[in-house]
Amino acid sequence: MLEAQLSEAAVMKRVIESIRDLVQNCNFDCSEEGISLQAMDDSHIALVSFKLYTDAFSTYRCDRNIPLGINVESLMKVLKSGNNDDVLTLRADDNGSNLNLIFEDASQDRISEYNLKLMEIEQENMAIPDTEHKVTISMPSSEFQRICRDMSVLSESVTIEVTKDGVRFSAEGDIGAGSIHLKPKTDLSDDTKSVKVQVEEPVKLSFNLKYLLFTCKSGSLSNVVTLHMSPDVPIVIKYQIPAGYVQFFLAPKIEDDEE
Amino acid sequence: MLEAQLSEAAVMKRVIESIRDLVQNCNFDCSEEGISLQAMDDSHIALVSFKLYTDAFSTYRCDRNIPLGINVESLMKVLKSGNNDDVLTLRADDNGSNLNLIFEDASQDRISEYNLKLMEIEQENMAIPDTEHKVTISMPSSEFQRICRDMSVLSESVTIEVTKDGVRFSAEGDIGAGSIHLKPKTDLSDDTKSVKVQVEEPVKLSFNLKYLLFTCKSGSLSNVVTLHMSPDVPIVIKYQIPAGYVQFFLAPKIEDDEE
DNA sequence: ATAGCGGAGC
DNA sequence: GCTCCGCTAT
Repeated sequence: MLEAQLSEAAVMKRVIESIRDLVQNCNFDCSEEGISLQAMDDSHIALVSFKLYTDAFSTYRCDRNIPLGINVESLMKVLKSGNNDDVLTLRADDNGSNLNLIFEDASQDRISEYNLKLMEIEQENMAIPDTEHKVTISMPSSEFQRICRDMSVLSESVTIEVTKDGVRFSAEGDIGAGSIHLKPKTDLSDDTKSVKVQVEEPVKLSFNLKYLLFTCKSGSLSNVVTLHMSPDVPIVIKYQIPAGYVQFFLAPKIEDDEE
Repeated sequence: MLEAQLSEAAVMKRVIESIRDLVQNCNFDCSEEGISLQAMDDSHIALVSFKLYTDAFSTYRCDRNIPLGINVESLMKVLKSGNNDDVLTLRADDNGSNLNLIFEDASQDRISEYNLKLMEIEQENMAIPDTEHKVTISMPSSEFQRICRDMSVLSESVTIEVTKDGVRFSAEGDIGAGSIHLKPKTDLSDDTKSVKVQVEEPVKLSFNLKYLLFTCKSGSLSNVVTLHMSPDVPIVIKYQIPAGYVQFFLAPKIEDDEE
């Protein structure tokens, strides 16, 4: 039996918006710790994961682990019919064949209830490598999105090069080449606007911009994005939210050099 | 001879937008009372009707009854070329072979004149049953539209169930089921946001959502929509405008129960 | 800025 | 007839 209440339906809406481009069907793993998801996208380029700890909910109860096999598009459709500031209650019984979603507006004059059919989904077992990374960057998520968008005008991939001097994003294509260099900076009035760069060892990797842009949709979840990188391993792109996070692992392109 | 002037072309534009999905060719009946229309859609599921009383016009003159046989799509094309706040003058002589439309902007620096060819249309005689209905609901038209849209994600039809407790919209389909319960409420600061439910006897009927959504386009005409329902007869969906209205009659689906 | 609606192309 | 793209409205 799962019963979890979010005081703002918007949270779930944004989490699902964040993953819908990458995941079609996936188990939402409910446990006494909270609700989490891990999934590879179809092309196995990206791994998506999120976690909502119990504190993310205004009430939370889950007696035993239940995997909810969800079609993300269907869930999104249902979530769209709730208002952002509705209270959202999720309910599922132990057999996990249905997910019940109840939206209540503040005045309770309108109650919408949906029942989403669930499916059996083979649990892919994914070990997320808990690597120490060579570089860690944090920056405004809007700025990261803007950079990816700008680079995508030029090419399908972007090279991210991190040194103590900062981060360089560069792309090259038919119409020309571009690069954006970001220096570390601290914004004293609003730390979410800071650009922080920790470098143990310089790293230079290239990524597919389409996927990078998918991950940028999570910007609605947090003003800050954190990037972790090490040579030859997937980048970790993480958006922290109150009592939870959404993160992506995106494999680098093989050739490090320009192609 | 008809000569009728609307101080805002937007009124006619919205009325025609309201009916265009359902009516292709139809007589606009001009009389000394005003201009009205009644038409069944091709599939005979819906009946559309509007009335613009003489007071809806800044000037109005119509010596004798003239049916103007109009192709709604063509009229819409012409109306689109006028600005919303233009003054619109409609003219037709007694033989009713042409409709003259003149758009003048406030400054009169731009005058557009169109001449629409009319057609002979067999007058279908439709008696609109002037039933007393068992339930009457009024609610914000935007909310009604929103509910219909949300339900249309789930199914092609929606069941509307009215009791003293309020109105329940429900739909069921492949991805799951949903229901929205609306309690009567009075918004003291803005009565157009109120939900009013008068129930003489509970009513439960199902309707095709595609048609329901067509009728929702009239929301641009009025912030409030009124629904009248009785068992086994068409629902009446009515949008009141100053000195007129647009309304729809939509036959219920035969089976009342879930299928 | 986002979502719905309408029009155009395949 | 269906899908995609662009425009308009909220």
